[in-house]
Amino acid sequence: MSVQTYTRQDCPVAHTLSVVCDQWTLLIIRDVLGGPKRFDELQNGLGISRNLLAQRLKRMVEADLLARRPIPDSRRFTYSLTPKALELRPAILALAEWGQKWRQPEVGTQVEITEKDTGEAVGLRYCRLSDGQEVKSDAIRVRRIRVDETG
Amino acid sequence: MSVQTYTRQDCPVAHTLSVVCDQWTLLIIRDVLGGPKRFDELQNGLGISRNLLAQRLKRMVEADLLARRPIPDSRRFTYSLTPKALELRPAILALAEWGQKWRQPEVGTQVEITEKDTGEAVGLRYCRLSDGQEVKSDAIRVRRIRVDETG
DNA sequence: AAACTAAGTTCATTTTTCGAACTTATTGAC
DNA sequence: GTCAATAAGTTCGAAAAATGAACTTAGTTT
Repeated sequence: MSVQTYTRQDCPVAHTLSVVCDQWTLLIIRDVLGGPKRFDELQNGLGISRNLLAQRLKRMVEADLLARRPIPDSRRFTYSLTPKALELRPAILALAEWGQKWRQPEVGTQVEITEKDTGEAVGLRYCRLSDGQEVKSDAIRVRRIRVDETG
Repeated sequence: MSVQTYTRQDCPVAHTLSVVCDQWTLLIIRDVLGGPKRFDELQNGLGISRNLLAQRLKRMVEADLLARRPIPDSRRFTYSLTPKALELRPAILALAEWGQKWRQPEVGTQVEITEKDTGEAVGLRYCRLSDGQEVKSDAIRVRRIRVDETG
């Protein structure tokens, strides 16, 4: 099944997966979250083959996930995240939290989220939107609803 | 690059992606979040080819993401989520939130998270772990740290 | 002038995925 | 009791995607 088929599924998760269509895309975003990167930096960091990386980067620029900017007075380029891609950070951190918890053994590089001002530990949790207070995961209900445009 | 190579990356995100190694895996979990499912239910709902579904289910059972249980007095089976897979729900909801926001046009099936008791709207946000209060995304800092086992 | 770098591209090989048909055992309909 | 349908896969050939290595092109450094 192709990217097109996912899109047809009418599910926001499937839609996201049709854009972020493979692992490389998420790993590229993860790397670029740390600041703009050049082609070879990404290639070395990820170990992806060059032709695939080129294809992915092109796709991601077209999908408005990455911005490709020339470095002045050179024929180099940097890739940086668009606001659209930046908003995938919660999803990536959710994957990181899970990986951290279920990796055996629990050593290696860990991702730590803190509050800038106080340095206090922060995590991704369910929050009541009205007052920003955490709601435990067993106290939430998830529903799928159909929204139609009525002109 | 294969699953093995991801694992070598020493990054919790890469680790998660090495377990949840393709889109089908996440879509299967999404479907089973709605309750236990049988083989054909999954196949019809997803549109995945049967051989791939069989392979994925086997892999997911081995990875302790799914439990395969026989339905008494029949040769049918249900697949249900293990606690390990259930904890991917935040990641899936983060993907859903993103898909909802960036899908054009913004119609179709939407995912709505509410508080069971009050019905109030809930979302995935950054929370201070000490008091469960929301922290805005531009007030957080993400760091990668190396954790070593010292015996 | 020779070697190096950066950002890709090309190409042959291997791996996956796809879709359709087939299997095997059980249940339901006539 | 036989015939068709269902459920849960398996098998197989064709198509698509990923891999790794070598090649390109233009500018830069030694």
